[in-house]
Amino acid sequence: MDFIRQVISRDLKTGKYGGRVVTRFPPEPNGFLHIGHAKAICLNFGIAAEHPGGRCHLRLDDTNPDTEKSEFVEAMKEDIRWLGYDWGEHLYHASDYFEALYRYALALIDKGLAYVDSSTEAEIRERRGNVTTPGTDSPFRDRAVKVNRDLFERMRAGEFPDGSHVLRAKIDMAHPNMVMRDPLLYRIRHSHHYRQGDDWPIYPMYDFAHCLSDSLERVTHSLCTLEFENNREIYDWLLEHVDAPAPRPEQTEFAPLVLDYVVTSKRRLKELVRAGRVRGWDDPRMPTLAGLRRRGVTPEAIRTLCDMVGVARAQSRIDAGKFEYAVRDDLNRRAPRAFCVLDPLRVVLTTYPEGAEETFTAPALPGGGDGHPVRNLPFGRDILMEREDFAENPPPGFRRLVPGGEVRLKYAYVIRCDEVVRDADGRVAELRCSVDHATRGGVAPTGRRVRAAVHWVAADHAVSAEVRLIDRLFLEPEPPPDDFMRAFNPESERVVPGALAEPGLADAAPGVHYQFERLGYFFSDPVDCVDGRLVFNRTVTLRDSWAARSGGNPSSGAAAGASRRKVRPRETGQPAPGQSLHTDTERRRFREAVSLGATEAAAASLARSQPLLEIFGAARGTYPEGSASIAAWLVNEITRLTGSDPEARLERLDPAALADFARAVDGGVVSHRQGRTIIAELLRRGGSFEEARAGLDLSEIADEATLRALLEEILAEYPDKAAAYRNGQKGLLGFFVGEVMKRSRGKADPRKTSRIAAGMLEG
RNA sequence: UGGCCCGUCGUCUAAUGGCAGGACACCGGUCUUUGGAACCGGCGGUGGUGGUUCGAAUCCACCCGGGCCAACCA
Repeated sequence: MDFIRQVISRDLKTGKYGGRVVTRFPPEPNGFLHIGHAKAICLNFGIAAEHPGGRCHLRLDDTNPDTEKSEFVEAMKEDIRWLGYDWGEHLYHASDYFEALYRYALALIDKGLAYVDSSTEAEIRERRGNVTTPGTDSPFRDRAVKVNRDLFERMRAGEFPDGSHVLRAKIDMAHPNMVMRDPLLYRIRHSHHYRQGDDWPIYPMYDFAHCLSDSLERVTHSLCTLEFENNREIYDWLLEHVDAPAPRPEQTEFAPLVLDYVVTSKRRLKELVRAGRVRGWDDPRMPTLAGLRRRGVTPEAIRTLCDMVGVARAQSRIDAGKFEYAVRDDLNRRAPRAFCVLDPLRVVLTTYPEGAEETFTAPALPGGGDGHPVRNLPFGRDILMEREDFAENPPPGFRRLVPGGEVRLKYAYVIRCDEVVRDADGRVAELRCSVDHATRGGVAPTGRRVRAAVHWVAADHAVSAEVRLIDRLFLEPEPPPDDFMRAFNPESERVVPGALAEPGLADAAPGVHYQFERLGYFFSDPVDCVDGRLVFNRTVTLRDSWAARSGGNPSSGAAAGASRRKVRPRETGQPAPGQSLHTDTERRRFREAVSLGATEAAAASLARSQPLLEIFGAARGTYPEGSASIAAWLVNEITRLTGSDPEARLERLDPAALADFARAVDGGVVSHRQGRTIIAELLRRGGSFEEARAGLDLSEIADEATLRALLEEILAEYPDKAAAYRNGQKGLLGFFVGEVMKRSRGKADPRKTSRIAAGMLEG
């Protein structure tokens, strides 16, 4: 289960949202949905579907009137439905909330938490500072509430021109998170909105509109990609300060889907369309859902890919092979097979009677026996085969037709190449072959071994088709961001105008999948395959270990890969603990801590933290011999607890209690394991060591016979593991100790258990 | 140079202090009327150094590497 689903099941268990699971997919309708969006769609709609009563809203995030269009909205709906998801009645638009949003803004102004800034755009930018230097306050920052309210109402009334004022949150111009430096909430824009018309001269910004839209829709889990991490702080700030109803939605970020050899930024996709490198948003080469659909990629394949990719926070790139696998895996099951010759070479069967004809049948899908659909393959004296399947000077390992050699015309006959006929230019024009009549139906008599079977069509019955060989759009796995066009693959589409296919394809409907045997999966183009014209897009090639070996096919997964290598950090000398301290103060504290008895490793950590250092000093005052131990507990366990347990507070820890605690642990009065329980309690509730110790269940199983019995039981249950341990897999000791810990609910003495277990296993 | 986030086989991802596992890719084999598919097997990993612990991928510290943030875009 991925980390987001874990968060959701935890919330379900604690009842945080009363058992509700509401997600949302919030695209901005200013372009087409692409493969990267598919991950977010599968995640959000997938999660909703997994929970009874779960919902996923489709919300068009239409707060920028200058770029958004209803055509995009319609395309998005179509793409989401095509992917297999349904928002039911939960179709929303951020623009429907404009009135509510406006009221929230007014409320913020009234609380003195928002102001109208009348600076110019350049001034605002200037005063924002940059990542290393703090910003400066706007001269308009301290306008009276009354003035702000008046100005903002007049902004809404349309009294001011574009750019003359903005509404900003009043937070902190020196905030280390740039997003929090008085973010803009509203701007003036006298633009026509595709849904709201000319009702609004002001438009909310993303940060303002997004969290409030989530809240208004009572969304529980607001999932977005990693680049919005910095925005989570303003998301929470706004919901808190407008007193949004609790429980409030919570934003969680995950890594976006990034595919090798693909670009997905809207800017770049738009540029490809604009520059005419592709024929449109739905060009089969495009990574848009519309493009993938037209190319023949199925929704199932995309969903499989998303499953394979998973959901995590680590930045990742998906290699093209994984995408191709998902596509082939689905198409292999469903695509009927057909013969289609891309580059025909004429073959005259000299021993086949002139004018004779017969028809062979072949399975439409592999593995079919009786009762499975078949196709008819007419056969005659003139045959066309793939030029590539013949080689006069075969490279080593070539298994197909060579002069004097044999090949099987799949489902028909084995033929032998007797003569190579050339044209005036010396190019192979025709092969003259003899037919082995004993191999009728393609079945070789026992003992005959014909290595290769090739596809073919009968010259008199072939139908002509246009085949578009789609390849990857870019030549580099990661097109350079500054100049991505440089990596454009000029051969991303190769058109074969005169391919010849088996006659069964003559009336192929648009939008149907085929496997052209030995070539790949193809899809009759849903747009161009009309009026008796046959047009096929190559969805993906077949895996081809021969092409991979001979380096022939750039788009096969086998030939790809091996390009990107992670840069391993250079080995450098490691600084000694005290060496990494940067200020004189820290160095002084380090020396002090060391002189007081802390180890160097612990002292380096103490030196960086004033509060830790203080407690260390105070605690060791009453127990000087325990300095090293006190320092170690502070640096390791206590730092861990204060960082992970929100109830654990360093201030609650009484130095005297810490000293008593350390003395008890060092003296063996309490074990290390018990110590961890006690120290957690001291951080949570404070008090003395004895109080904490008395109030906790610290019972321990240290009785040898009990532990031994427990181990007997486990050893009997896992004889294979015990044997593996004796065979040298010493890491298994941890497994046995772990089992004892589990079964004793953490009460067993691990040190003793470990010793006994080792003894029993060796014995 | 500030803040935040992230480092596990070539790639993606599990292991929530207790057996480093799966998928894709790759290599080999079986089978085969697709150099396909299926099946079987193999290769291969915790960025580094210290520390805490009976036990560390997991906790602590530092180092190294990567990403995001300075639109009146989202």
